[in-house]
Amino acid sequence: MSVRVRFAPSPTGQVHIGNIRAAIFNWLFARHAGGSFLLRVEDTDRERSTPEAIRTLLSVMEWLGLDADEPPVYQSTRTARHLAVAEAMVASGAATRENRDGKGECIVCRMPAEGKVEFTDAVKGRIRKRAEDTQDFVIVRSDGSPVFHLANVVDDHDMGITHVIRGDDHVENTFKHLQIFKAMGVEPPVYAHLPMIVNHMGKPYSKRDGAAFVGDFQEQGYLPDALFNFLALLGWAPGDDREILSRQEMIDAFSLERCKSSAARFDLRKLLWMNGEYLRNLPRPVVEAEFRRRLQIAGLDAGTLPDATWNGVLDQMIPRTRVFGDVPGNCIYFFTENYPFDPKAVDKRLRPDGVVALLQEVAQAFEALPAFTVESSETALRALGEARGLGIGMLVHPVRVAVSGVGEGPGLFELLTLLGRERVCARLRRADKALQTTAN
RNA sequence: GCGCCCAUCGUCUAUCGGUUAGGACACAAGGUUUUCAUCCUUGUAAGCGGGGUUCGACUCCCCGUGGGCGUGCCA
Repeated sequence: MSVRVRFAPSPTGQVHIGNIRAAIFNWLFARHAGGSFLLRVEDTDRERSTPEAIRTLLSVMEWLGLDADEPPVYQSTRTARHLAVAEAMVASGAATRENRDGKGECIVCRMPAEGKVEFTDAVKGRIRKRAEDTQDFVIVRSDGSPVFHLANVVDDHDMGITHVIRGDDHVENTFKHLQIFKAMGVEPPVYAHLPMIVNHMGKPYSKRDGAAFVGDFQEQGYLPDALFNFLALLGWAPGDDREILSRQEMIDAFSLERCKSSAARFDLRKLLWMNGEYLRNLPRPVVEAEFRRRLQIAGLDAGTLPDATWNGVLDQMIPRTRVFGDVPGNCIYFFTENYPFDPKAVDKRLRPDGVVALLQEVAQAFEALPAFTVESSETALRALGEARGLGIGMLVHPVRVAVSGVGEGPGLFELLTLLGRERVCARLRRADKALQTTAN
Protein backbone atom coordinates (compact mmCIF):
# COMPACT_ATOMS: atom_id res chain seq x y z
CA MET A 1 0.00 0.00 0.00
CA SER A 2 1.41 3.33 -0.94
CA VAL A 3 2.06 5.95 1.68
CA ARG A 4 -0.45 8.74 2.16
CA VAL A 5 0.14 11.46 4.72
CA ARG A 6 -1.55 14.75 5.41
CA PHE A 7 -1.01 18.12 6.96
CA ALA A 8 -4.19 19.09 8.80
CA PRO A 9 -3.95 22.64 10.12
CA SER A 10 -6.82 24.73 11.26
CA PRO A 11 -6.51 28.05 9.49
CA THR A 12 -6.17 30.83 12.01
CA GLY A 13 -4.65 33.47 9.81
CA GLN A 14 -1.10 32.63 10.78
CA VAL A 15 0.88 29.44 10.43
CA HIS A 16 2.94 28.58 13.45
CA ILE A 17 6.51 27.45 12.98
CA GLY A 18 5.80 24.22 14.86
CA ASN A 19 2.89 23.39 12.61
CA ILE A 20 4.78 24.01 9.44
CA ARG A 21 7.58 21.85 10.77
CA ALA A 22 5.09 19.02 11.05
CA ALA A 23 4.06 19.73 7.48
CA ILE A 24 7.69 19.59 6.37
CA PHE A 25 8.20 16.21 8.04
CA ASN A 26 5.06 14.86 6.43
CA TRP A 27 6.13 16.15 3.05
CA LEU A 28 9.62 14.71 3.42
CA PHE A 29 8.22 11.38 4.49
CA ALA A 30 5.82 11.22 1.55
CA ARG A 31 8.44 12.24 -0.99
CA HIS A 32 10.93 9.75 0.42
CA ALA A 33 8.40 6.95 0.15
CA GLY A 34 7.12 8.03 -3.22
CA GLY A 35 3.72 8.47 -1.62
CA SER A 36 1.22 11.28 -1.46
CA PHE A 37 1.23 14.41 0.64
CA LEU A 38 -2.25 15.81 1.22
CA LEU A 39 -3.70 18.91 2.76
CA ARG A 40 -6.78 18.92 4.91
CA VAL A 41 -8.07 22.25 6.06
CA GLU A 42 -9.71 21.83 9.44
CA ASP A 43 -11.98 24.80 9.05
CA THR A 44 -14.75 23.82 11.42
CA ASP A 45 -14.16 26.92 13.50
CA ARG A 46 -16.10 29.25 11.23
CA GLU A 47 -15.11 32.27 13.24
CA ARG A 48 -11.42 32.01 12.51
CA SER A 49 -11.45 30.05 9.29
CA THR A 50 -11.96 32.99 7.00
CA PRO A 51 -11.18 32.86 3.30
CA GLU A 52 -8.30 35.16 4.08
CA ALA A 53 -6.92 32.73 6.67
CA ILE A 54 -7.14 29.89 4.17
CA ARG A 55 -5.36 31.97 1.52
CA THR A 56 -2.58 32.66 4.00
CA LEU A 57 -2.20 28.97 4.70
CA LEU A 58 -2.03 28.07 1.04
CA SER A 59 0.44 30.80 0.21
CA VAL A 60 2.71 29.82 3.06
CA MET A 61 2.79 26.25 1.82
CA GLU A 62 3.53 27.38 -1.68
CA TRP A 63 6.28 29.67 -0.45
CA LEU A 64 7.96 26.74 1.28
CA GLY A 65 7.46 24.44 -1.67
CA LEU A 66 5.16 22.09 0.22
CA ASP A 67 3.15 20.96 -2.76
CA ALA A 68 0.18 18.71 -2.12
CA ASP A 69 -0.63 15.87 -4.46
CA GLU A 70 -4.39 16.28 -4.36
CA PRO A 71 -6.78 19.20 -3.93
CA PRO A 72 -7.26 20.21 -0.30
CA VAL A 73 -10.04 18.59 1.67
CA TYR A 74 -12.16 21.05 3.61
CA GLN A 75 -13.34 19.50 6.82
CA SER A 76 -16.35 21.75 7.09
CA THR A 77 -17.83 20.05 4.03
CA ARG A 78 -17.79 16.66 5.68
CA THR A 79 -20.00 17.15 8.71
CA ALA A 80 -22.73 14.81 7.51
CA ARG A 81 -20.26 11.96 7.18
CA HIS A 82 -18.81 12.62 10.65
CA LEU A 83 -22.27 12.53 12.12
CA ALA A 84 -23.15 9.34 10.25
CA VAL A 85 -20.14 7.63 11.78
CA ALA A 86 -21.20 8.82 15.21
CA GLU A 87 -24.68 7.40 14.67
CA ALA A 88 -23.19 4.10 13.60
CA MET A 89 -21.11 4.09 16.75
CA VAL A 90 -24.20 4.64 18.83
CA ALA A 91 -25.92 1.82 16.98
CA SER A 92 -23.04 -0.55 17.60
CA GLY A 93 -22.76 0.45 21.23
CA ALA A 94 -19.31 1.98 20.84
CA ALA A 95 -20.83 5.32 21.74
CA THR A 96 -23.77 6.42 23.81
CA ARG A 97 -26.09 9.38 24.02
CA GLU A 98 -25.69 11.26 27.24
CA ASN A 99 -26.80 14.46 28.80
CA ARG A 100 -23.77 15.85 30.55
CA ASP A 101 -24.14 18.93 32.72
CA GLY A 102 -27.71 19.38 31.52
CA LYS A 103 -26.60 20.88 28.23
CA GLY A 104 -28.72 18.53 26.21
CA GLU A 105 -27.92 15.29 24.55
CA CYS A 106 -24.45 14.70 23.17
CA ILE A 107 -22.72 11.58 21.86
CA VAL A 108 -19.93 10.10 23.88
CA CYS A 109 -17.33 7.59 22.75
CA ARG A 110 -16.64 4.91 25.31
CA MET A 111 -13.13 3.95 26.29
CA PRO A 112 -12.33 0.45 27.54
CA ALA A 113 -13.07 -0.03 31.21
CA GLU A 114 -10.26 -2.41 31.93
CA GLY A 115 -7.03 -3.74 30.55
CA LYS A 116 -4.45 -1.67 28.74
CA VAL A 117 -4.60 0.61 25.76
CA GLU A 118 -1.45 0.89 23.75
CA PHE A 119 0.11 1.65 20.42
CA THR A 120 3.53 1.80 18.86
CA ASP A 121 4.57 5.28 17.89
CA ALA A 122 6.92 5.38 14.94
CA VAL A 123 9.22 7.82 16.69
CA LYS A 124 8.52 7.34 20.38
CA GLY A 125 8.14 3.59 20.47
CA ARG A 126 5.60 1.77 22.57
CA ILE A 127 3.20 3.95 24.49
CA ARG A 128 0.68 2.48 26.85
CA LYS A 129 -1.58 3.28 29.76
CA ARG A 130 -4.14 1.54 31.82
CA ALA A 131 -7.73 1.70 30.68
CA GLU A 132 -8.70 3.21 34.04
CA ASP A 133 -6.60 6.20 33.18
CA THR A 134 -8.64 6.96 30.09
CA GLN A 135 -11.94 8.74 29.95
CA ASP A 136 -14.97 8.58 27.74
CA PHE A 137 -15.10 11.63 25.53
CA VAL A 138 -17.62 13.63 23.57
CA ILE A 139 -17.60 13.16 19.80
CA VAL A 140 -20.77 15.09 18.95
CA ARG A 141 -21.77 18.17 20.89
CA SER A 142 -25.28 18.75 22.11
CA ASP A 143 -25.67 21.32 19.35
CA GLY A 144 -25.09 18.51 16.89
CA SER A 145 -21.61 19.49 15.75
CA PRO A 146 -18.83 16.92 15.53
CA VAL A 147 -15.83 17.30 17.82
CA PHE A 148 -12.24 17.41 16.57
CA HIS A 149 -11.45 13.81 17.51
CA LEU A 150 -14.29 12.42 15.45
CA ALA A 151 -13.79 14.60 12.42
CA ASN A 152 -10.04 14.06 12.46
CA VAL A 153 -10.27 10.30 12.56
CA VAL A 154 -13.08 9.94 10.05
CA ASP A 155 -11.30 12.21 7.61
CA ASP A 156 -8.00 10.42 8.04
CA HIS A 157 -9.75 7.19 7.28
CA ASP A 158 -11.68 8.47 4.31
CA MET A 159 -8.58 10.09 2.86
CA GLY A 160 -6.75 6.80 3.12
CA ILE A 161 -4.09 8.21 5.42
CA THR A 162 -1.46 5.60 6.23
CA HIS A 163 0.75 7.61 8.59
CA VAL A 164 -0.25 10.38 10.92
CA ILE A 165 2.77 12.52 11.63
CA ARG A 166 1.94 15.32 14.02
CA GLY A 167 3.06 17.22 17.11
CA ASP A 168 3.85 15.72 20.44
CA ASP A 169 0.88 17.43 22.00
CA HIS A 170 -1.34 14.85 20.32
CA VAL A 171 0.04 11.69 21.93
CA GLU A 172 -2.74 11.52 24.51
CA ASN A 173 -5.33 12.04 21.79
CA THR A 174 -4.04 9.00 20.00
CA PHE A 175 -5.68 6.67 22.50
CA LYS A 176 -9.00 8.32 21.72
CA HIS A 177 -8.40 8.27 18.00
CA LEU A 178 -7.48 4.62 18.06
CA GLN A 179 -10.68 3.89 19.90
CA ILE A 180 -12.71 5.54 17.15
CA PHE A 181 -10.87 3.54 14.50
CA LYS A 182 -11.67 0.43 16.44
CA ALA A 183 -15.32 1.38 16.62
CA MET A 184 -15.31 1.97 12.88
CA GLY A 185 -13.86 -1.48 12.47
CA VAL A 186 -10.94 -0.35 10.36
CA GLU A 187 -7.18 -0.50 10.60
CA PRO A 188 -5.71 2.67 12.09
CA PRO A 189 -2.79 4.46 10.46
CA VAL A 190 0.71 4.43 11.90
CA TYR A 191 1.18 7.29 14.35
CA ALA A 192 4.36 9.29 14.69
CA HIS A 193 4.69 12.13 17.18
CA LEU A 194 7.22 14.85 16.65
CA PRO A 195 8.91 16.71 19.49
CA MET A 196 7.82 20.24 20.20
CA ILE A 197 9.75 23.32 19.31
CA VAL A 198 10.43 25.28 22.46
CA ASN A 199 11.97 28.61 23.40
CA HIS A 200 15.04 29.34 25.50
CA MET A 201 12.97 28.68 28.60
CA GLY A 202 11.90 25.28 27.37
CA LYS A 203 8.35 26.55 26.91
CA PRO A 204 6.42 26.12 23.68
CA TYR A 205 7.71 28.58 21.15
CA SER A 206 5.29 31.45 20.81
CA LYS A 207 4.88 34.93 19.44
CA ARG A 208 6.40 36.31 22.61
CA ASP A 209 9.68 34.66 21.65
CA GLY A 210 9.95 36.66 18.46
CA ALA A 211 9.05 35.48 15.01
CA ALA A 212 6.79 32.49 15.54
CA PHE A 213 4.80 32.45 12.34
CA VAL A 214 6.01 31.60 8.90
CA GLY A 215 4.79 34.99 7.72
CA ASP A 216 7.14 36.69 10.16
CA PHE A 217 10.15 35.01 8.64
CA GLN A 218 8.92 35.78 5.18
CA GLU A 219 8.61 39.45 6.04
CA GLN A 220 11.99 39.58 7.67
CA GLY A 221 13.57 38.34 4.51
CA TYR A 222 14.43 34.76 5.28
CA LEU A 223 14.73 32.40 2.36
CA PRO A 224 12.20 29.56 2.18
CA ASP A 225 14.90 27.00 1.47
CA ALA A 226 16.88 28.12 4.49
CA LEU A 227 13.88 28.04 6.79
CA PHE A 228 12.91 24.64 5.42
CA ASN A 229 16.40 23.25 5.95
CA PHE A 230 16.64 24.71 9.43
CA LEU A 231 13.25 23.40 10.52
CA ALA A 232 13.98 19.97 9.07
CA LEU A 233 16.97 19.78 11.39
CA LEU A 234 14.87 20.43 14.47
CA GLY A 235 14.14 16.93 15.68
CA TRP A 236 15.70 15.16 12.76
CA ALA A 237 19.25 14.68 11.50
CA PRO A 238 20.51 12.86 8.43
CA GLY A 239 22.90 10.80 10.52
CA ASP A 240 26.08 12.16 9.04
CA ASP A 241 27.66 15.56 9.49
CA ARG A 242 25.73 17.42 6.84
CA GLU A 243 23.91 20.58 7.91
CA ILE A 244 23.11 22.22 4.62
CA LEU A 245 21.08 19.80 2.55
CA SER A 246 19.20 20.18 -0.69
CA ARG A 247 15.57 19.15 -0.85
CA GLN A 248 16.56 15.98 -2.61
CA GLU A 249 19.22 15.16 -0.06
CA MET A 250 16.71 15.63 2.72
CA ILE A 251 14.16 13.50 0.93
CA ASP A 252 16.71 10.75 0.41
CA ALA A 253 17.91 10.76 4.00
CA PHE A 254 14.59 11.22 5.75
CA SER A 255 13.08 8.58 7.96
CA LEU A 256 10.87 8.52 11.03
CA GLU A 257 13.40 6.29 12.77
CA ARG A 258 15.88 9.15 12.68
CA CYS A 259 13.49 11.59 14.34
CA LYS A 260 14.28 12.52 17.90
CA SER A 261 11.73 12.40 20.64
CA SER A 262 12.97 15.22 22.81
CA ALA A 263 12.00 18.85 22.40
CA ALA A 264 14.17 21.16 20.33
CA ARG A 265 14.98 24.76 21.12
CA PHE A 266 14.59 27.25 18.36
CA ASP A 267 17.97 28.91 17.82
CA LEU A 268 17.53 32.02 15.73
CA ARG A 269 21.29 32.55 15.42
CA LYS A 270 21.73 29.29 13.63
CA LEU A 271 18.86 30.10 11.30
CA LEU A 272 20.52 33.44 10.57
CA TRP A 273 23.77 31.71 9.71
CA MET A 274 22.03 29.18 7.52
CA ASN A 275 20.09 31.89 5.75
CA GLY A 276 23.35 33.64 4.97
CA GLU A 277 24.70 30.42 3.51
CA TYR A 278 21.70 30.06 1.23
CA LEU A 279 21.69 33.71 0.35
CA ARG A 280 25.28 33.64 -0.84
CA ASN A 281 24.47 30.72 -3.10
CA LEU A 282 21.63 32.52 -4.84
CA PRO A 283 22.12 33.70 -8.43
CA ARG A 284 23.08 37.36 -8.53
CA PRO A 285 19.98 38.51 -10.41
CA VAL A 286 17.73 36.95 -7.80
CA VAL A 287 19.57 38.66 -4.99
CA GLU A 288 19.58 41.93 -6.88
CA ALA A 289 15.84 41.80 -7.43
CA GLU A 290 15.24 41.19 -3.75
CA PHE A 291 17.60 44.00 -2.80
CA ARG A 292 15.61 46.36 -5.02
CA ARG A 293 12.34 45.16 -3.56
CA ARG A 294 13.50 45.53 0.01
CA LEU A 295 14.86 48.99 -0.62
CA GLN A 296 11.66 50.02 -2.28
CA ILE A 297 9.60 48.89 0.69
CA ALA A 298 11.74 51.21 2.78
CA GLY A 299 11.21 54.04 0.32
CA LEU A 300 14.67 53.81 -1.24
CA ASP A 301 14.98 53.57 -5.00
CA ALA A 302 17.90 51.63 -6.41
CA GLY A 303 17.17 53.26 -9.74
CA THR A 304 18.45 56.57 -8.48
CA LEU A 305 22.00 55.26 -8.48
CA PRO A 306 24.10 54.98 -11.63
CA ASP A 307 24.41 51.37 -12.77
CA ALA A 308 28.08 51.12 -11.93
CA THR A 309 27.44 52.44 -8.44
CA TRP A 310 24.50 50.13 -7.89
CA ASN A 311 26.55 47.14 -8.95
CA GLY A 312 29.33 48.21 -6.66
CA VAL A 313 26.87 48.49 -3.79
CA LEU A 314 25.72 44.96 -4.49
CA ASP A 315 29.30 43.69 -4.66
CA GLN A 316 29.99 45.20 -1.29
CA MET A 317 26.72 44.51 0.49
CA ILE A 318 25.73 41.03 -0.63
CA PRO A 319 28.48 39.28 1.33
CA ARG A 320 27.47 41.39 4.32
CA THR A 321 23.83 40.35 4.21
CA ARG A 322 22.44 37.48 6.22
CA VAL A 323 18.79 38.27 5.86
CA PHE A 324 17.12 40.55 3.30
CA GLY A 325 15.27 42.50 5.92
CA ASP A 326 18.58 44.05 6.91
CA VAL A 327 19.20 45.48 3.47
CA PRO A 328 17.59 48.91 3.80
CA GLY A 329 19.21 49.59 7.13
CA ASN A 330 22.60 48.48 5.93
CA CYS A 331 22.47 50.42 2.69
CA ILE A 332 20.66 53.58 3.60
CA TYR A 333 23.68 55.89 3.42
CA PHE A 334 24.05 55.18 -0.26
CA PHE A 335 20.66 56.73 -0.89
CA THR A 336 20.17 59.70 1.34
CA GLU A 337 22.00 62.46 3.15
CA ASN A 338 19.65 61.78 5.99
CA TYR A 339 21.35 58.59 7.15
CA PRO A 340 21.28 57.84 10.86
CA PHE A 341 24.35 57.95 13.07
CA ASP A 342 25.17 55.18 15.46
CA PRO A 343 25.74 57.00 18.75
CA LYS A 344 28.39 54.56 19.92
CA ALA A 345 30.39 54.90 16.72
CA VAL A 346 30.11 58.68 16.88
CA ASP A 347 31.29 58.80 20.47
CA LYS A 348 34.25 56.63 19.72
CA ARG A 349 35.33 57.97 16.36
CA LEU A 350 34.04 61.50 15.89
CA ARG A 351 33.67 63.02 19.32
CA PRO A 352 37.33 63.00 20.39
CA ASP A 353 39.00 66.44 20.18
CA GLY A 354 40.32 67.48 16.85
CA VAL A 355 38.59 64.83 14.80
CA VAL A 356 36.09 67.14 13.15
CA ALA A 357 38.84 69.57 12.21
CA LEU A 358 40.90 66.70 10.87
CA LEU A 359 38.03 65.65 8.66
CA GLN A 360 38.01 69.11 7.09
CA GLU A 361 41.60 68.47 6.09
CA VAL A 362 40.64 65.13 4.65
CA ALA A 363 37.94 66.77 2.58
CA GLN A 364 40.43 69.31 1.38
CA ALA A 365 42.89 66.61 0.40
CA PHE A 366 40.21 64.69 -1.47
CA GLU A 367 39.07 67.81 -3.30
CA ALA A 368 42.60 68.45 -4.45
CA LEU A 369 42.84 65.06 -6.12
CA PRO A 370 42.85 64.99 -9.92
CA ALA A 371 40.73 61.85 -9.85
CA PHE A 372 38.85 60.27 -6.98
CA THR A 373 39.46 56.53 -7.02
CA VAL A 374 40.05 53.67 -4.64
CA GLU A 375 43.78 54.08 -5.11
CA SER A 376 43.99 57.86 -5.05
CA SER A 377 41.79 58.28 -2.02
CA GLU A 378 43.81 55.74 -0.11
CA THR A 379 47.08 57.37 -1.11
CA ALA A 380 45.77 60.75 -0.10
CA LEU A 381 44.57 59.54 3.26
CA ARG A 382 47.83 57.79 3.99
CA ALA A 383 49.79 60.85 3.02
CA LEU A 384 47.74 62.99 5.33
CA GLY A 385 48.21 60.51 8.11
CA GLU A 386 51.94 60.60 7.69
CA ALA A 387 52.01 64.36 7.54
CA ARG A 388 50.12 64.56 10.81
CA GLY A 389 51.96 61.67 12.40
CA LEU A 390 48.76 59.67 12.75
CA GLY A 391 48.22 55.98 12.21
CA ILE A 392 45.97 55.23 9.30
CA GLY A 393 43.32 53.93 11.67
CA MET A 394 43.00 57.38 13.21
CA LEU A 395 41.76 58.62 9.86
CA VAL A 396 39.98 55.63 8.43
CA HIS A 397 37.53 55.15 11.27
CA PRO A 398 36.41 58.76 11.68
CA VAL A 399 35.99 59.10 7.92
CA ARG A 400 33.91 55.96 7.80
CA VAL A 401 31.60 57.06 10.57
CA ALA A 402 31.27 60.55 9.11
CA VAL A 403 30.28 59.35 5.65
CA SER A 404 28.20 56.32 6.58
CA GLY A 405 27.05 56.85 10.14
CA VAL A 406 28.22 53.43 11.25
CA GLY A 407 31.40 51.71 12.28
CA GLU A 408 31.28 48.83 9.88
CA GLY A 409 30.67 48.18 6.23
CA PRO A 410 32.54 47.95 2.94
CA GLY A 411 36.24 48.61 2.65
CA LEU A 412 36.57 52.34 3.25
CA PHE A 413 37.99 53.28 -0.12
CA GLU A 414 35.45 51.23 -1.99
CA LEU A 415 32.83 52.93 0.11
CA LEU A 416 34.19 56.37 -0.70
CA THR A 417 34.30 55.83 -4.43
CA LEU A 418 30.78 54.39 -4.46
CA LEU A 419 29.56 57.47 -2.61
CA GLY A 420 31.50 59.76 -4.94
CA ARG A 421 33.74 62.64 -4.08
CA GLU A 422 31.04 65.23 -3.87
CA ARG A 423 28.96 63.45 -1.30
CA VAL A 424 31.99 62.28 0.64
CA CYS A 425 33.41 65.75 1.01
CA ALA A 426 30.08 67.28 1.89
CA ARG A 427 29.58 64.70 4.58
CA LEU A 428 33.08 65.20 5.93
CA ARG A 429 32.60 68.94 6.07
CA ARG A 430 29.49 68.73 8.14
CA ALA A 431 30.72 65.95 10.42
CA ASP A 432 30.11 68.20 13.40
CA LYS A 433 26.39 67.83 12.79
CA ALA A 434 26.62 64.21 13.83
CA LEU A 435 27.91 65.30 17.22
CA GLN A 436 24.76 67.29 17.83
CA THR A 437 22.26 64.75 16.53
CA THR A 438 23.68 62.11 18.82
CA ALA A 439 24.53 64.43 21.70
CA ASN A 440 24.94 62.51 24.91
C1' G B 1 -3.24 15.73 41.97
C1' C B 2 -3.27 11.82 38.24
C1' G B 3 -1.56 9.94 33.43
C1' C B 4 1.86 10.02 29.29
C1' C B 5 6.46 11.55 27.30
C1' C B 6 11.48 13.49 27.38
C1' A B 7 16.87 14.16 29.35
C1' U B 8 24.80 14.33 25.25
C1' C B 9 28.85 20.90 24.77
C1' G B 10 25.14 27.51 25.92
C1' U B 11 22.03 25.72 21.27
C1' C B 12 20.88 21.95 17.14
C1' U B 13 22.74 17.14 16.98
C1' A B 14 26.02 12.12 15.92
C1' U B 15 26.64 7.73 18.90
C1' C B 16 21.85 2.17 17.98
C1' G B 17 27.46 -1.76 24.83
C1' G B 18 33.84 -1.03 23.66
C1' U B 19 35.14 6.21 20.32
C1' U B 20 40.84 10.60 22.68
C1' A B 21 32.21 11.17 22.89
C1' G B 22 32.22 13.52 16.39
C1' G B 23 29.97 17.72 13.53
C1' A B 24 27.33 22.48 13.12
C1' C B 25 25.68 27.33 15.33
C1' A B 26 27.35 30.64 18.94
C1' C B 27 31.68 32.20 21.57
C1' A B 28 37.22 33.08 21.98
C1' A B 29 42.11 33.55 19.64
C1' G B 30 45.05 34.02 15.18
C1' G B 31 45.62 34.93 9.69
C1' U B 32 43.71 37.66 5.32
C1' U B 33 47.99 43.86 8.62
C1' U B 34 41.15 50.18 8.14
C1' U B 35 36.23 48.21 10.25
C1' C B 36 32.35 44.73 9.45
C1' A B 37 31.11 40.48 6.64
C1' U B 38 33.17 36.43 3.81
C1' C B 39 37.20 32.82 3.87
C1' C B 40 41.13 29.80 6.46
C1' U B 41 43.42 27.88 11.14
C1' U B 42 43.04 26.90 16.28
C1' G B 43 40.69 26.72 20.95
C1' U B 44 36.91 26.57 25.16
C1' A B 45 32.70 23.43 25.99
C1' A B 46 28.59 17.76 27.10
C1' G B 47 26.50 12.33 28.64
C1' C B 48 21.05 15.37 35.34
C1' G B 49 21.77 12.32 40.22
C1' G B 50 21.66 7.40 42.46
C1' G B 51 21.29 2.33 42.02
C1' G B 52 21.56 -1.99 39.14
C1' U B 53 22.58 -5.55 34.42
C1' U B 54 27.39 -6.49 32.01
C1' C B 55 34.16 -8.17 31.28
C1' G B 56 32.61 -3.21 29.75
C1' A B 57 27.74 1.56 29.88
C1' C B 58 26.02 8.05 27.15
C1' U B 59 23.81 3.67 25.18
C1' C B 60 19.75 -1.52 28.59
C1' C B 61 16.58 -1.68 33.48
C1' C B 62 14.81 0.70 38.14
C1' C B 63 14.33 4.96 41.45
C1' G B 64 14.87 9.99 42.00
C1' U B 65 15.29 15.09 39.93
C1' G B 66 14.12 18.49 36.21
C1' G B 67 11.20 19.77 32.00
C1' G B 68 7.19 19.20 28.46
C1' C B 69 2.35 17.51 27.17
C1' G B 70 -2.43 15.85 28.50
C1' U B 71 -6.33 15.69 31.87
C1' G B 72 -12.76 20.56 27.48
C1' C B 73 -19.47 19.53 24.60
C1' C B 74 -10.99 23.70 22.03
C1' A B 75 -8.22 22.12 17.91
